[in-house]
Order: sequence, then C-alpha cells, then structure tokens
Amino acid sequence: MYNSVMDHEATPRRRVRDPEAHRTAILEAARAAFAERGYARATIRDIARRAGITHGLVMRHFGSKEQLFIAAMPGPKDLEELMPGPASTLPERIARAFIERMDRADGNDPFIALIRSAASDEPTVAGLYSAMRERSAAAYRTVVTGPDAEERIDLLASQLIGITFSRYVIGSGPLADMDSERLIEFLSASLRAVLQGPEP
Amino acid sequence: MYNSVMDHEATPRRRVRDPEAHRTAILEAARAAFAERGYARATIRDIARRAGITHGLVMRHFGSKEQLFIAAMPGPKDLEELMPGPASTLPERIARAFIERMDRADGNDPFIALIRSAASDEPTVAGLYSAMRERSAAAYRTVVTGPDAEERIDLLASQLIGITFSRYVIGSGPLADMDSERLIEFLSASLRAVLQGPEP
DNA sequence: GTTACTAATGACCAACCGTTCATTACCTTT
DNA sequence: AAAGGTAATGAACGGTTGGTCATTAGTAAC
Repeated sequence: MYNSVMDHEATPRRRVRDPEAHRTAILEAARAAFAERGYARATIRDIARRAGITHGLVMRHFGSKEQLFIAAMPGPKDLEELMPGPASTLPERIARAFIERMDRADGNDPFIALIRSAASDEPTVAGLYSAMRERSAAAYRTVVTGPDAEERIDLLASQLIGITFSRYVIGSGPLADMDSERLIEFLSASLRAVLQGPEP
Repeated sequence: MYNSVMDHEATPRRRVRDPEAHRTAILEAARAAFAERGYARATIRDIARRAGITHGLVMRHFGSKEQLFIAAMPGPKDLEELMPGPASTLPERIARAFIERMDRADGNDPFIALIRSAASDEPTVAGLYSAMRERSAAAYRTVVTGPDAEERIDLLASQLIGITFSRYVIGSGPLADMDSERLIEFLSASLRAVLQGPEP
C-alpha cells in the first residue's frame, strides 16, 4: 500500500561477493549515468541497475548520492592535463593540448562525464566553469602580459568552453564532425586574436 | 496518512479573482524559477508560491509543467534579435548585436531565463544550442562563403556560446566585469579570425 | 562441520513531485 | 436578491526519489 512500485525482483538475485569489483563497477556506472542524465536526474537505482547490483549496495559503498558523485568525478589533476602550463608558441600549444585530450577521451572519461553532468545541474556548472577559468588563469598568467591580461585569459577560457559544448556536449553538427587538425588550426587563429587583442 | 506534507495553509487564503494578472505573474515566476533551479528542479508549487497563488491554479492556466515552460520561454523571434541577418562588416555587427542585446537584458528577460534553465536540464541545453547554431547558420550562410562555411559558422556560434556562459550565466570574473565596448572589440577580432580562417 | 564476519539484498519509509478534481467563493447578469 | 459561470482553492493520488535497516547468504578460519 505504501509503495506501489516493485522494488524487488521476482526470483531472488544470485549473490556475488566481490566488493572491489562492485565498487569500480558503481563508479563506472555513476559516470555514465551522471553524464547521460545529469546529477539531479540520475538516480541511485539506475546506477545500481547499470552496475548489476542493488541500490542498497550503492549506499553501503558510498554513503550518499553526493559522496558517490564526488568519488566518481575528476580532481584538479585532470584540468592540469587539459590546460598544461606556459609554452612559447601559445595559441597552437593551447589549442592542441585541449582538442587532442578531449578528442581522445572515451565515454567513460571522468572529465567528459563531469562536463555532461554540468549541463544538468546548476551548482556543478558553476563549479566547472570557475575551475576552467581558474586553471586558465593559473596556466597562462605568466605568459599573457599587458594591462588587460586577465580579460584576455578569460576570453581564452570562454572560447574553450564554447568549443567544449558544441563539440563534446552536443556532439553533432559541423564542429563535432570537424577534423581535429583543422579545428586546432582554427582555434589557434582565434586564440591568437584574443591574446593579441584587437588591432586595426 | 497518505500525504505527510502540509499542502494547505492554516487560515484559508483570501481569493483574488484576476486571471490575466495571475497568468502574467505565473509566467514571470516561472522564468525566475526555471532560471534559478533549471527545468527539472523547478517545481510548480514553488512557482505558484512566487506568484502568490496556489499550484492548482498554475495547472489550470497552463495544463502542465512542460506547457508552462514552453509558454514562458522565448521563441525564434528572440534569437533573430540576438543574431540579426547578413551585414556587410560582419564581425563588428555580429559582436555588437549580440553583446548589446545581452547586456541590456534584465533578470526577467526570457532569453536569459532560457540560458540559465539550459544550464540545469539536458533536453533544454540541447535545444538551446541547436537553436543558436541553426540561427547562426540561417543568418550568416549567405555572407560566409567558401568550402568550409558551415564549420566557420559553427565556430562562430561556439564563441557566442562560450561568451554567454562566462559573462551571463556565471556572471562574475573579468569577462563579466568587462566593458561592453572593449568586449565587442575583442569578440570582433576573434570572430574575424574564425571567419577568415587560419592564415599563416 | 561449525562459527564468525560482513557483503549483499530488498522491504520499507518519509518526503516530494506533477496532476486531478470536488468544493468554494467571487463576479456578472438578471 | 437570486442564479450561473468560472477563477481559485486545497485535499487527495499515484509515482519516484534518497536513504535505512533487518535479514540473508557467501566465505574464510577454526
């Protein structure tokens, strides 16, 4: 009477006792679920289903949905990989590092999962963008000079954010289908314009 | 026993009979709620509370949450305003039209509300970006020529998307604080680089 | 074979959601 | 003043969610 939904299966589930394997399976399933549905719409029951276990076990391993999200998502290290430190030939290096890393990432990549999750949850999206911007600033502050350096760096980050959504979040259309090398060329030209500033 | 949540108030609510005023109040409240919490997390009860009426009345006026969302959000006209048709001096006109329109918009602007909603809901974000891209293509296809015109247009759209998130969704940091005129100059230079393509 | 430990299960709960609908109160028309 | 129409209310419902917990079943040690 209380719960009209079947929360059980017809035949009792065969028990597999393997906590470590289950833990990693949950993390993988969580990344996929958060990426597909976003944090708010992803459910623990769905994550458990993907991992081939019950939702009670997910709670046992990670305590709460939020702790599971934190455990599944990447830390600052991944951002460092995306935007490596100062380089002499700036635009090309920045463009190449970003595009090549993102193009290589598969569906289970934690950074891709974070970006897709961010598209569905407000606190997450704010955190992601501030992280990307802060990382851009930390990486390029020493090589981007001038009185408006901070603004140029922010414009740089905004370009990366725009590419990210068009190519990796939506995942279809001309930009998504574009060859990596040509995209890097275009992005380099565009970043150079931003870093050099508006010249007549 | 069935519903443990209080769905009523202690003293009966004083009834105000004004369907038109209520309708517009609901639409305003809906834009605010969707912008703040995203489509999925926004609730009809909260929208009704903001509008000063009951959630039953929201259902009466708009039938369902989805229909309310559609009614509250802007149509293609707003995108036309954001990205006007072909112009001779492309980058400057594109940059100016976009930035000036967005900077002018207040918190209740339907387009701002749509963008903020998109940051919290997956179907919405996909719809928004495809709309922005299609509008970019329709607006600039006749003036952007060459074999890779579609890709350049898509890159243009991605830059607008990136600026949108950094400046208008997050709303803080160097790019958000930047003077409109300087931003237009920077964006023009960046768009020119994309539209002209990578030249050595 | 028995015991002890704990991984794993699944029934249950409280809260909240969108939606429905009988009831009520306001306003206009007679 | 009575009636009719309908704007507005709020109780109820079915469904889903994150979280709890008593029970069960694998497994290793003795």
